[in-house]
Amino acid sequence: MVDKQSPIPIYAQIEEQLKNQISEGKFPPGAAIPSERELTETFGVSRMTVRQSITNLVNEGLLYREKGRGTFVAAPKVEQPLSGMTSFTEDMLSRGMAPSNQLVKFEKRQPDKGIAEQLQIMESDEVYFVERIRYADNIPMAIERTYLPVKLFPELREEALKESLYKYVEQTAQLKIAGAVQRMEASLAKKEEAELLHVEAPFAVLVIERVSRLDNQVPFEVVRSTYRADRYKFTSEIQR
Amino acid sequence: MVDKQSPIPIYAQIEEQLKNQISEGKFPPGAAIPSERELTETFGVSRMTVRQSITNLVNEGLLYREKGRGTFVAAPKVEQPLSGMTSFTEDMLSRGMAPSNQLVKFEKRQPDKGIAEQLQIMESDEVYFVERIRYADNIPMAIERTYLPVKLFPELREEALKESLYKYVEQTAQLKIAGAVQRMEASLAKKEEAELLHVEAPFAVLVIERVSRLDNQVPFEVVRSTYRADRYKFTSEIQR
DNA sequence: CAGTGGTCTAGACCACTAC
DNA sequence: TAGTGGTCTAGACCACTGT
Repeated sequence: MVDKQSPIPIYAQIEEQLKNQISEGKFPPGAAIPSERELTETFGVSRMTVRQSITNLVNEGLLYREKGRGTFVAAPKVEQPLSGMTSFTEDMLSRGMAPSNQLVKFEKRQPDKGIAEQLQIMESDEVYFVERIRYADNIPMAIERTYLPVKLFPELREEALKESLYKYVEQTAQLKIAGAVQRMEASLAKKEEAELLHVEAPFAVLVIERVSRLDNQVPFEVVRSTYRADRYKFTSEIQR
Repeated sequence: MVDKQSPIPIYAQIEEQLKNQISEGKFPPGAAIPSERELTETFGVSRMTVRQSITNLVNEGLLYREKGRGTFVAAPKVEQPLSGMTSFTEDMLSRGMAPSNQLVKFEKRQPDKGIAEQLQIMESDEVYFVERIRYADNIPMAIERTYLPVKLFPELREEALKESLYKYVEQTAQLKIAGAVQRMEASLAKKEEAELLHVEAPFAVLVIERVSRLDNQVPFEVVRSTYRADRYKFTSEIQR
């Protein structure tokens, strides 16, 4: 059942098999899966290993535990939004649309007080300022202004902005993105924003400000985006 | 250092002490905490127990691990939004404002197709429909329409709606809230919405639709809220 | 009562990092 | 080479659930 020589950890193999059995309908929603001690015997591993698999699946929302009763299969989720924090590029691709960019500005500058504070840097430290119009299927979707500390990305080139910035951070700069704090509000488009987005006033826009952190909790970007309300709904999964 | 007789699990006691030492500055951001084997000796417990504590703190974003190097203190977060999924009542309280309600409608009715689908019930199953104007410090903040399956809350009374609904679900109905899928968009207030919110058109509003689930992933509410854009920003923490 | 998940022990080997 | 986190074992006692 499990390959103890495999480079894939045993707990990951067990997760995989449980997932398969659930999606095959062997354990329908609401049904109990075998107890941890039973799984211990089936897979020939120790209980802590089985528990690690189950804990991961519980965290994913696929299973839930009840003390003294057992572990059960959760109901399937109605919809599956992109689980967490995504870049515009990733977001549009997952919606089946073709993302593209128009770079309006790319420069180094001194941050103002607010940006410096959010990035936890000095006002004398430089930041990249990137202004882009974001398109989906060639229709303007959002205006996006990004601030990045130059110190963190000394090698950043204009070409990297044509692809996903997060791809650059993770693959080229080899940094781990942990999460972000996001503020969202509705607003009316300003005159120049309405022009850039090809809409006529009064027009509602969704304004999102995101401060993103690496795994050591150091902020690496501030993004301020202004989305056309008619073309963009923001969907997210939240935990209690 | 730890009380093995205490009803509080040892791993929770260790978490507590590590948190304290970090906030006291004993381990500044970026510094390594003692290795797992050292902590094993300091606390006189086994390594798996220490690991459980550290894993929890890593999930909270307080620490991060690097293979072969050690475990380090993360930078403090700039701001601390309410971590996840909150009710209007909880949300306003955390912002230091006084929430209140005006109940416009409370009735049982047949759900339309969309609501029935989102709640995963039959169209013939009844739902409660609750319409409320939400106030913060006595200023209208949002219009909120909630749909709840009668089956799940056969005992629901009007009084429960004066307090937090989530409090009712968790404390009175004894159910566990796991999470929700949330869709947010900007829009212009409709005429009657503008009146209810005491604003004049054209006025931007933030529309939030939330489908909330219990720990067994069964949906228990659909909430559609319309917030005054000038008085409400939605803040959330997201994970990559 | 027997069975369940929650917690805990005292070891072990591995891959990786730093010196 | 020594130290680190990642994985794993084979047990154990507990509180809680259902009969």
